[in-house]
Amino acid sequence: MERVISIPKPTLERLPLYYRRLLQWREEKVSIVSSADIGKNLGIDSAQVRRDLTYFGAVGRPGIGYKVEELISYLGELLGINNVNEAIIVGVGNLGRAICSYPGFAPYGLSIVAFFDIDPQIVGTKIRGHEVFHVNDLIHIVKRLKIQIGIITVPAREAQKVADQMVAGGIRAIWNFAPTRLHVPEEVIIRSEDLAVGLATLSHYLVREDLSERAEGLDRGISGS
Amino acid sequence: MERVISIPKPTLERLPLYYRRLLQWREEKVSIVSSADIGKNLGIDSAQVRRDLTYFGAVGRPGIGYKVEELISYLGELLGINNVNEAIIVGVGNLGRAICSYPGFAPYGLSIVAFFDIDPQIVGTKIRGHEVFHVNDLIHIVKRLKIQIGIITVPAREAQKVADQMVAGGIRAIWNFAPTRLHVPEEVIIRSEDLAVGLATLSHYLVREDLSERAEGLDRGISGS
DNA sequence: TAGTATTCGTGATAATTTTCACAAATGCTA
DNA sequence: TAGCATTTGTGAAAATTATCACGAATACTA
Ligand SMILES: NC(=O)c1ccc[n+]([C@@H]2O[C@H](COP(=O)([O-])OP(=O)(O)OC[C@H]3O[C@@H](n4cnc5c(N)ncnc54)[C@H](O)[C@@H]3O)[C@@H](O)[C@H]2O)c1
Ligand SMILES: NC(=O)c1ccc[n+]([C@@H]2O[C@H](COP(=O)([O-])OP(=O)(O)OC[C@H]3O[C@@H](n4cnc5c(N)ncnc54)[C@H](O)[C@@H]3O)[C@@H](O)[C@H]2O)c1
Repeated sequence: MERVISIPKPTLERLPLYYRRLLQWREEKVSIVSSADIGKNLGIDSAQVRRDLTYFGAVGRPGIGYKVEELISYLGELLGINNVNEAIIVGVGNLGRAICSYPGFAPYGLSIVAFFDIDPQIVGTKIRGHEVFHVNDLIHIVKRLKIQIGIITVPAREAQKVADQMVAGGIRAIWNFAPTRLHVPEEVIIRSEDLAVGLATLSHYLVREDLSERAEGLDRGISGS
Repeated sequence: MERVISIPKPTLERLPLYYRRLLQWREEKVSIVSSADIGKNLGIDSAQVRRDLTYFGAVGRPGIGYKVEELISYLGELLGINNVNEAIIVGVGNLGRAICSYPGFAPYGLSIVAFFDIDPQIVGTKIRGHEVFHVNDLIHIVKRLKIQIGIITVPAREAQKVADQMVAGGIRAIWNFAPTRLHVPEEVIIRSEDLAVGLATLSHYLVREDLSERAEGLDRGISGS
């Protein structure tokens, strides 16, 4: 249980932020950045940045910094986003449609290749040129296409049922937006996004007039300045 | 800088989860729960739950547990969601509309009372019976209504501009969905939701066939089982 | 070439968060 | 009332994460 050096969870949450900023720098033809540059840009301590980057192959040069291109490549590899990750989405409602139409996930390797719903009004319509299938066909299609990632954007009470179907189809990772805890076999990975958490913490900090103490976290956190 | 006992950040992220589950229990007429009940339901260690609950007034009774009603009340107070928090949203595109139409934030006190966009095709249309205003009117309206919370769902390159306007209007807390770092005065609270982080961590765990080691975090985390 | 200014990598330390484990409180039963 | 089963609250220990601080590596300049 202590065999391989794994990446600390907080680090793992920062890496995608580095990745995004690095893509920008590449656009801007910046080829070298220092840990201080990265840190200043993202509000993260530079020592933290260096530490984070040592958890995988990244090597910088003293006095110089890190090669943008190299970091992008390493990060892409580590995050599994150099190659395209095909996914399906279940629940083409308000949130589901927003996610489907969002181009911002493409740089992270996401490609949604099939869409499912249960509403007869929605099944059969087209999203980005693709037909929306009935959720009853989910298992079959997922198996045939060997999809590994499933996105759940159905109401909470339906989420477990959908997760079960995904698992039955062989899906290995679930990105869940329904505010409920899902039970899946141990080998299936779940990431739940719970936006209400963000809202509640925001409102908490607001209610404490007590401004003297506010957290500083950046990525997920609350911050002034 | 160490004056008041403040709530640890990880705890603060768990409290909304407790809150949601407690609302459910109340629905189901459950009046008492133990830390073990809460923990089992949310995949959190029961000692952790107890510890979390001690950070604010919550008091349980040995041998019995905690009163659901009481916890809800305490949590609602602490999270600032007992009273309604009025907010505005800027950017009524795909994500903005999804958020506006979502009823799931109401239990967390959110009430979106004004909608803004810049697109002439969108300005003047109605959302839930309310007219969408032009973003130029933002400062004025925010001041008049004394709004404290602003939600940003515009493209990243526009986000800073919008944030500046919010600040100028007197907004004290910003819930930001644009994938960019915002710079605001120190007294303004920012919470950024970055969905790409979730996607990237999911894909990272997927790429490590190395299943032997996966994290266990629940709320924001990755978990099997 | 020597001197200067950067910036990395990292051991050591500090701070934070989680988990353990147990005394004390409570209710139930006989 | 005594004994038993629960469950809380919390010190103390463990684990994790962040920060400090400095030697070594590198480029640049004169
Ligand atoms: N909209 C938001 O801003 C928001 C924010 C946070 C969380 N969420 C969560 O995301 C999920 C979706 O939210 P939404 O606003 O898009 O809801 P929605 O009602 O607009 O969409 C849900 C869609 O799922 C479909 N559906 C229902 N049961 C299904 C099933 N068994 N199989 C397949 N499809 C099914 C419905 O037909 C509908 O199209 C919910 O769990 C919600 O709590 C939404
Ligand atoms: N859609 C998603 O699933 C998703 C996921 C994660 C993050 N985001 C982020 O959320 C934001 C919105 O995404 P979206 O998909 O809704 O985009 P969108 O293009 O559908 O909507 C953006 C809206 O903002 C409006 N707008 C642009 N500039 C404005 C300004 N200066 N003032 C007021 N309104 C303005 C546009 O007219 C449009 O209606 C983006 O920053 C995006 O990166 C979206």
